[in-house]
Amino acid sequence: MVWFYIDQTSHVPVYKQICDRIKEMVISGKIKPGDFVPSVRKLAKDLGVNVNTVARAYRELVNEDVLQPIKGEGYTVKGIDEGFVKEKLEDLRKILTNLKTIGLKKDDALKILEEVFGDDSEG
Amino acid sequence: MVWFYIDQTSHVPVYKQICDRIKEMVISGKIKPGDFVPSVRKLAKDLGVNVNTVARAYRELVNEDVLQPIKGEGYTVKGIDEGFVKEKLEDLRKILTNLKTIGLKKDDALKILEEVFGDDSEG
Amino acid sequence: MVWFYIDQTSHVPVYKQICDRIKEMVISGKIKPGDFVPSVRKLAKDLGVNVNTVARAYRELVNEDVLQPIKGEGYTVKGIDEGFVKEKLEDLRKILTNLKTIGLKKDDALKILEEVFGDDSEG
Amino acid sequence: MVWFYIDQTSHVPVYKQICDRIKEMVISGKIKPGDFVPSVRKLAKDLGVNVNTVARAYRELVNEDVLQPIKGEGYTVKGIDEGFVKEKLEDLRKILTNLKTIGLKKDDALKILEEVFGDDSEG
DNA sequence: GTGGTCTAGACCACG
DNA sequence: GTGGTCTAGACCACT
Repeated sequence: MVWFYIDQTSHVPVYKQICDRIKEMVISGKIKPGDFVPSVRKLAKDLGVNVNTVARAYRELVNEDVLQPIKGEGYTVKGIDEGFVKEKLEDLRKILTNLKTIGLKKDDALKILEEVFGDDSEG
Repeated sequence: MVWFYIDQTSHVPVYKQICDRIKEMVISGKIKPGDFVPSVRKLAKDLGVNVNTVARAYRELVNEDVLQPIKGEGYTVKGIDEGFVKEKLEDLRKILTNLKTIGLKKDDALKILEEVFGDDSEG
Repeated sequence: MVWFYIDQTSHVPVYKQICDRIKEMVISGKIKPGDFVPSVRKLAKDLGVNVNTVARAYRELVNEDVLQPIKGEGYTVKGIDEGFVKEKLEDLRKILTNLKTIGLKKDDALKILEEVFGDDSEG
Repeated sequence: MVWFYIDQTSHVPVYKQICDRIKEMVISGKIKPGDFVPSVRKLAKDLGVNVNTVARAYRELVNEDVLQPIKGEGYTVKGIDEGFVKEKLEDLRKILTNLKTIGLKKDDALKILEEVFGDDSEG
């Protein structure tokens, strides 16, 4: 099973992309506290990146209390990073502001929003 | 006059930030074809970055036909990068999709959109 | 192994000479798609130029789809620059026209051509 | 009357292009010893380059004994630079060798030579 | 003054 | 080890 993909051309470091994807899966509930994340070697192989890169991502996630290392077994999910969603919302605000300054109309943004979220009246 | 600011903490390279800001100003009409952009040395001083960094940014903009170098005089605006807005719209779509997967509701996104664009009924 | 030499007295910038030599090797088949070119640091050392100069040359070759960067591994050959040979033929035409205007006779040019190409009847 | 054109995009400095064109005209006999070359200001205007650039070219030509400055009148042709044709022939040899290494066939080179020189059997 | 190139040396991300 | 970016400072060509 491949969990997600990495954009090798992005300016965002690969280890950070991995951190973000893992955090997203925790927040969205795809993986829950106590669950094991894939082993460093397996994820590295699945993503086609170096083992050290995954190891570094996991290390950072341990530092942020998202993962918990279990000696000899692997890493389990510990909790979620509370600041993550806020960061992402800030990113959204930034890019919208940016698009406004380059002349994007509100309707154009709304159109894309509808495309992504569909007509969920529950939204 | 300071044209814009650089985020030194960003993962986006400084030279690329400069490219993006210049393109934005061209697209938004703040600078028009034929106008001179600030000299490499002046912009470097204003932004607090190295001359070479600005030079590299301008060089890339020349490659993309956004700027036109005039020896001994400076750089003038040549045209706009047609792909730029499309790229930005793709970025918006990506982050919205991303936010959706981590559980953001449509209304939350709409709220931010309203905050940024206000109630422009013309939008 | 030294791949080629740089003419430090030439008006052609060093980075451009490097681009040209690499393109020549690709077109002549000395290096083939998939092959690794020497690392930035190694080539810089071999040629006696600065690392940044080689890096710039390789960057331009990436822009022209001649090289492909692989992070942490090096650069591989991607393809050839179709316009390169045409440019070179134009250069030939220019210098011949030039020599004609300063009074060079056809036979003189033919003589040099023979010296370079020998009597390859296959030519 | 415009004497010749300057390639602003070339890596060859403008002042050197001017020197070369003047030398060509002397060698080809278009201007003869004793003739006046255009004034610095006029040539600068005709070529669309800076006065200083033409002044520098003329200065170099005086150094090489091609031009003779006449106080208050201008510059006259003094003689020709004997090494010039040899240089140009070397350039031809270089580019031919280069084209051979990248796989150009003798016939391709011959074809261009014919195009430039025509069928001058006198050549 | 302008841009264009180059050097020496540094730090980061990645394998 | 690899490439990617950046700095500080230099020299050249040109207006």
